[in-house]
Formats: sequence, structure tokens, C-alpha cells
Amino acid sequence: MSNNDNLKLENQLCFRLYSLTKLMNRHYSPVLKKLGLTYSQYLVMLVLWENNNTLAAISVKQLGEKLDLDSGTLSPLLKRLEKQALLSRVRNSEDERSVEIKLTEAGCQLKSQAQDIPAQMFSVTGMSVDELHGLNNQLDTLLSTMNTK
Amino acid sequence: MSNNDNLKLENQLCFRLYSLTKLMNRHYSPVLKKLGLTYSQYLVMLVLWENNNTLAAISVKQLGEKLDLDSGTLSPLLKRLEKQALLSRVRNSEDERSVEIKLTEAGCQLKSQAQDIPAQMFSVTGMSVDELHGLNNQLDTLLSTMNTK
DNA sequence: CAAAATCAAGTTGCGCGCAACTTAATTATT
DNA sequence: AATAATTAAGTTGCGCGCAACTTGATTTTG
Repeated sequence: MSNNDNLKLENQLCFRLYSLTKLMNRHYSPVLKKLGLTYSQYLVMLVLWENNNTLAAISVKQLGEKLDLDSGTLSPLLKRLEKQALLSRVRNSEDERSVEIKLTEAGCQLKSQAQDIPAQMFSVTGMSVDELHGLNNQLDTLLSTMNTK
Repeated sequence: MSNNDNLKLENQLCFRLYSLTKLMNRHYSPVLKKLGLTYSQYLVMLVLWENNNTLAAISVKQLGEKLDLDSGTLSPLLKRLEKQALLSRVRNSEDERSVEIKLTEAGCQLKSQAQDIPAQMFSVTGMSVDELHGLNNQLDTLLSTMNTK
């Protein structure tokens, strides 16, 4: 590949990732709109649902580590979800610096409406289960490599 | 995979794409900052450099098609690049609805400072050339499938 | 040719994602 | 115990990405 070709758009992995992420978001948006969520808010809900979090709370910090997001992003996002009555934000009395996030009853119940979303999105990819696993593995490798450089 | 596992973060392709795109951006940012560009602005410059565009102009519309971005994103972005004197925005006299984008001398010269960026970013991926091509092909397939559904 | 439809670019408003900063609480150090 | 360092969350500001809309130009059509 010539030196000049390196700067061509069509040769760039990152442009593909960027385009795919936008495209992915456009497929999610109309589906998530029915639940009143953005994609980022959906990710937060996934973590909370996963933890069966009506009982066990999770801190903003821990949430940030799971999703690789900082408080600058999470704080206002969580406030919006609180305003929608999907979760509560309560200062930890043991450590007043920390804020504990807990699903409300409504937030917990929303999970049932989300059950079909993963399958629906999978069908949009047109991939087989094996292809999906293969790609997931490749991306995991890439993620861990890029995270440690 | 159980129905419940579908909603787990770790099983989701889209979360990987989302995380990778953010990670990619964090690797680009410090490098592009030296050129005074954001990643999106860099993409615009790539298209213009590719077209040797000091001579031949390209319309906002065409730029939008190449990058899959609408005027709501491009108009303010191009204004910022114009303010940095990297390009000019001129109404097409043949069709006054259209605006033609042309690199300035400074915009054209910036290309030399970007020559090494692709190789630099490639090294961060830790991939071989063959692996890169393989992944690019998979993502191209996914892009075209998701674009037509 | 005039009215209607389409089109290109721009504007407004909103939710990220993140850098840089502030505030308040906790922990470590001397 | 007093001071310094660290930590968690929040705020501010900026640049996307996009939906929804406006404006003005061009094309279509009746």
C-alpha cells in the first residue's frame, strides 16, 4: 500500500467502527424510544437489570467502571433516569462521597419490555451465532490491546 | 444462551462497537490535537485531501454522503474549519442551493503533518496486516447488511 | 407559466462523551 | 491531631450526531 493510500478513508478500520456505531445507534433509537431510553441510558439499565438491583445498589463509580464512562457523562444521565422514576440516587451513609443507584419498581418492570431487543438487533446484523461469537472475540482482543497502550 | 443472558452487557456486539469507538477516539484525540482537529474534522480533511481538492471542490451534500453525516452535523463543523482557515465555503453559482468546499493552501499543507497518523494508529491495534484486512472485510459486510435493513 | 413538490444548507434543541474544574468527604502522612 | 493527598460526584463548556424545522433555490406538474 502506498504511503498516500494510508490516508484514504476506505482503508481505515476506525472509520468503519465509527460508521458502524452510528448505524447501530440508528437501529436502536426507534426501538428504545418506545421505552423512553437513549442507547446510553439503555446500557445503564442493562447493568442494573443484570444485578437484580432493586435490592443491591451499585455506586456511580462502579457503574462508570462497567460502562467506561466518567461522572461528567453519568451524573446528568442518571439524573434524567431519576426524573423518569426508573431509579433512585442516594448518598451512601457509610461514605458520603459515594452515591448509590437503585432501580425503582418501575425501572425493574421495564426489563420485560426489553427482553426482545437483543434478538431483534441480532437479526439486523444478518450474522450467524458463530460469526457473532467470532467477531465478539476479535473485538475483545482489540479492546484489551488498545486499553493497555 | 438463556433468555436472560441476552440482556447481559458482556454478550452484546453493539456494546463492544460502542466501547471500541470511544477507545479509538481517545487514541486519536491527543494526536489530532497537534493538528488542531477533532476526529470528525479529521475525517472531513481525509476526504478533501483524497480529492486533491485545492482544485476540484466538493459540495456539502457529497461530503455528507461520503461520511454518512447530515447538514445538521456538517454545517457547524465546516464553519469551524473555515474559521481555522483550512477550507473555504462558497455558494455554487450554477445552483445556489449548493455550497462548495475547497481546501485552502494551509488546509492542503496540513496533509503532510497527518501522513504518519494511520501507521501510528495501526500500531496501537496490535494487529497484523492480514488480521486488519480480515476485520475490515467483516465490518464491511456488517455495514452493508445493516444499511439495507 | 404558476402552483406544488423537491432539494441543499442552515438553525435549534437535546443528549451524550470528555476535558478541566469545583466541592465535599475520606484516607494517608508527619 | 493537623495537614496534605486522594477520592467520588457534580458542574461547566465544547463538539459532535441527529431529529425537526426553516429558508431559499430549483424542478416537476398540471
